[in-house]
Amino acid sequence: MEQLERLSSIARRRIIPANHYIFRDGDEAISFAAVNSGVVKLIKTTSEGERHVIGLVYAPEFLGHTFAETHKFSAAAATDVDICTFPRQAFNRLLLEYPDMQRWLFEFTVQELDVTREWTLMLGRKSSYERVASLLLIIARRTRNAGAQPVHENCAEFELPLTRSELADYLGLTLETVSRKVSQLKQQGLIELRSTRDVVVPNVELLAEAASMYEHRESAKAAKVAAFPA
Amino acid sequence: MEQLERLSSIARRRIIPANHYIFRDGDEAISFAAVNSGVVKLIKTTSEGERHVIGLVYAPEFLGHTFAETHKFSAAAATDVDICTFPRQAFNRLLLEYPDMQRWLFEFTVQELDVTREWTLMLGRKSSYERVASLLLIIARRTRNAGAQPVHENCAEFELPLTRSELADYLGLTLETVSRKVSQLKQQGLIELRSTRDVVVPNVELLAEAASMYEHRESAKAAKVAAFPA
DNA sequence: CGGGATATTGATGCCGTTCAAAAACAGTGG
DNA sequence: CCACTGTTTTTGAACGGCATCAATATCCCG
Repeated sequence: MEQLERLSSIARRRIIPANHYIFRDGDEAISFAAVNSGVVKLIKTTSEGERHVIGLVYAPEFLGHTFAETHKFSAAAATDVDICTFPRQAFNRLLLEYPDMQRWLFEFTVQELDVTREWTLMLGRKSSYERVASLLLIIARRTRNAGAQPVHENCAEFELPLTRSELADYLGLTLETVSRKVSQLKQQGLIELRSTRDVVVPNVELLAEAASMYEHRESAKAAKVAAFPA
Repeated sequence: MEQLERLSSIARRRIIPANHYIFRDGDEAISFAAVNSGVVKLIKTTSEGERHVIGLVYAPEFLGHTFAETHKFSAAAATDVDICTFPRQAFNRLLLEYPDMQRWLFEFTVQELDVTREWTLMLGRKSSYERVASLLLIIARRTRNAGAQPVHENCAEFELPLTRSELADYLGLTLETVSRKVSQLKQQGLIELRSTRDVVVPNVELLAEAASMYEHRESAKAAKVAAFPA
């Protein structure tokens, strides 16, 4: 349809090799990009100059800081990446012309907000073991969405797009702890390692349990939030 | 102007006493609400039935899960609250009519996403002491925005809208730890307590330092994110 | 003034960090 | 193909911060 034609007319396709930046914190914003294949890591540079992984974007997902003049974080290719970028100005003009598109993008952003809130919640509360399991689970699922594997299968195999150090950073742990917990998951049979980066999950259900189970600090710990019926 | 008239024509003003719910997780969405005065706490109910504080909304900020059919979290009045709610259907119709409004709301949501990401980053990395300091600092600043105090003053006073237990929950700590850290901040002169809920910050700058300082795990610990120039 | 919720403070233990060293891996050049 | 070097990962031992359990103190409101 018309919108898609207009969209593709301003799109610029780029192939970006692994470990190269797509854009950097503070760059003039490119507005928006669609990831066709590969995995992108989002990196935030704090005021002290440290770099921290704050997110992953899998194909066929989207990427970008709509409306902002400059990017608030960096994006780098975790694997070789194939993306379409849309120049900010032209893209914003399109959005004004097609409210449907803007609305769609809006809903997408709201969803992203939900996911981020969920992640925050989990970082604040789960043990290191559960966190590592959770991240592996999420990556497993998103890899499946990206194609390749049948979704209904109860097993999965994927390549980790991050180093142990980056995993640790993403999870708010140290790389040693991540390594230990991965080993622990392996020895409990919840995962297998073909190589350090190549993970096999024989039973996704079991991993999902490990991701949130463990009494640790359950219902007993939930803050009693005083509030009456509305 | 026209838009504002239309807006206020569908608005419903409500006064909600402290500790009453405004809406609950799963309720049919009210779409959007503007907080005129008071503080609202956002509460997420996890699958296991625990309630966790995930955010605060100060006047004159906004609140809502635009476009969603049902709310993904609950909102409760932390203090007496005066809000205007906008019924979802009517509000969404207005958004379609006035793209400017939708865009404005969009930008607002994007900003919220940024704030949430920032918060996540901080929860993953800061010590309990820094976290408590950070939260007090944020509350101090937002209270000032809410009116009352002059912004340029380097001191602040405010009432905590949350119990220690809720503070702890928000920060991913226990209420005992929060209590200890508050005491510690007090004995270091960074804050004073008129009562347990009434906080005075004699020097906001100093508190800000406490909120992010402390060698703990600084630059040395930042994951080395391998990435070449774009 | 009394009683229930909220907050402070103390003692102990565990999980994750820290420091350190060895092992696995990847790339390079002979 | 293999020795050589730098990087990533694993594993070990000791320390420390935060959680946990428990007791006391303070606040709030009828």
